[in-house]
Amino acid sequence: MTKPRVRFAPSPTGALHIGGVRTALYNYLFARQKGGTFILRIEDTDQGRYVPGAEDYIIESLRWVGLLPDEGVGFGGSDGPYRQSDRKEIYKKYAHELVQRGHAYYAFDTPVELEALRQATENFTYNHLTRNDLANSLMLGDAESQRRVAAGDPFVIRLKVEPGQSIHIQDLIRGDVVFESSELDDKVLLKTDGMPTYHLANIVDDHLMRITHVIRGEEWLPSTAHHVLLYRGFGWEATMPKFSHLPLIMKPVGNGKLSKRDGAKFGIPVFPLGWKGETEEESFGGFREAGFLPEAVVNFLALLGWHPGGDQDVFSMEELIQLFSIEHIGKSGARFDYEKAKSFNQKYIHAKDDAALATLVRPLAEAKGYQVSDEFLSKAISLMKERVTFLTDFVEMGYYLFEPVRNYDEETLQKRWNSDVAAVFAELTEKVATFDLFKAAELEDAVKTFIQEKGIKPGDILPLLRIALVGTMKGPAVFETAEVLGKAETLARLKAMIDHKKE
RNA sequence: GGUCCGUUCGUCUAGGGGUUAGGACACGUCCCUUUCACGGAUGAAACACGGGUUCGAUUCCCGUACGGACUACCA
Repeated sequence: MTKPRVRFAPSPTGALHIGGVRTALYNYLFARQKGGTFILRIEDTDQGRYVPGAEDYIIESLRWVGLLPDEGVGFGGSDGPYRQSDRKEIYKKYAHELVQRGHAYYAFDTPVELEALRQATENFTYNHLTRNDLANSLMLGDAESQRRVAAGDPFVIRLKVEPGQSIHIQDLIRGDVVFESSELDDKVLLKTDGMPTYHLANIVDDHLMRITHVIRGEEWLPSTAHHVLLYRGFGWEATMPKFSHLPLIMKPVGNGKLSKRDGAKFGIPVFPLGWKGETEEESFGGFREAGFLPEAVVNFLALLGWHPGGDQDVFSMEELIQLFSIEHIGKSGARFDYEKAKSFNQKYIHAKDDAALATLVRPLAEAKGYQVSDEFLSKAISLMKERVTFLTDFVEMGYYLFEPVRNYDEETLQKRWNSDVAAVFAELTEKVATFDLFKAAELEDAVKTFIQEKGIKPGDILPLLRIALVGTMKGPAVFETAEVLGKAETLARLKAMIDHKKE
């Protein structure tokens, strides 16, 4: 078997949906495993929906999750251009060629006329039943059609679907899928503006770029019959790619597939990266901004609709490449489970070493104005690591490692603080001031000895120590926190606590 | 409405003609810890339904129900 060539072909109509990232991932895994080629093609044939910046967004997203194309927009390659708007003339040529071959025709019906027909006729379809009554070259004849085309009349080119044939698609995921050509409409291939529709551009490009496998979302399954007809019409059936239609990613709750709006609706990221729209409403954060590690996102996405079998569920990119197989892709829609995504993130953060995490957390800390040494950051990370879910938690949940306690857990204070305790606390603070070796273990020994000498229970004083240091009853071990904070800061916080209670 | 696709714990899924139907997330309980988490243990939790085929079906076939996608000069 020759090396496979696959493509990821998003449309730059805005931020790349997380489902798109999964499609890219599966294509990438397949290509990598087989030593094939992964191509990025930009399908920007709809001028009306083109969004500036979307293309860069797509590329940056792929970079972030580590799915670098071998060829494509921004990555070079010898089968370019890889942006469909730069290939307009190619499609035009092939569209006309298909007319010559008798598999397509000119149609002069205006969108307004067609809309009127749809209003007037229930389930109106432009097909073998209706095309003979409409303004196209099949009815008008070649001479008149040529005259109108030459005269500059607006026209589209439509696929001429011959009725009466069964079109079989051997989908690698779904098996044999059959469509009756009589049920198919005469799809527009070339629009009035001279741009191709998806159907034409896709087939022409996949053929010209020698694509061997088309791995795309299930929403394309219904139009695949048209695509097969196009391959046949052009005489390219022998090299037609194999199709695999992926199950869709569904909303976290409710019905239907995950949509861009669900992000705002459920307060969860549905895009890899943040997006700056024209307005606040059109702007949103992505998985990256939420504090996800790209490898966690990849792992989560890989398992949304695919599993190699067995009980393993944490996979590195290398393992995914090794284990991936189209046969193991599921057939039914996979619900987007954000809790699961979070749990993967947590696992990956735990598994990552402190130094690597520090590199990622440093920008977050600096954005908050925290100036810290590598050594300190590393210690802070090691302290917090096991209780964070997101990278951002290090500087948000664990803010107290970088700045003074903002507020105290007054409820607990109310219960535990009294004049007796206050005296002990003050004494303890003085004792702490005498420690030179500020290490967690020694500190703990000393404090516990002190507690014993005083004849009080650890529970009387430890919680207060904790609140003094971090403000809350949640968080890392007290003595380790003290060590990371250092002697000066620890003392300052103990005194601040005393001052706080004096008020 | 039409066409096509699908259906194993709440969710992601493993499995496959004879299994105590497995794992993960989430949830409950317990242990660890005088915090929170992590970790460990444990519990509850599924083969949509109805017919076939078969000695036997969750697994194969057919229907039904339900879900989904598509049905644009959008991709």
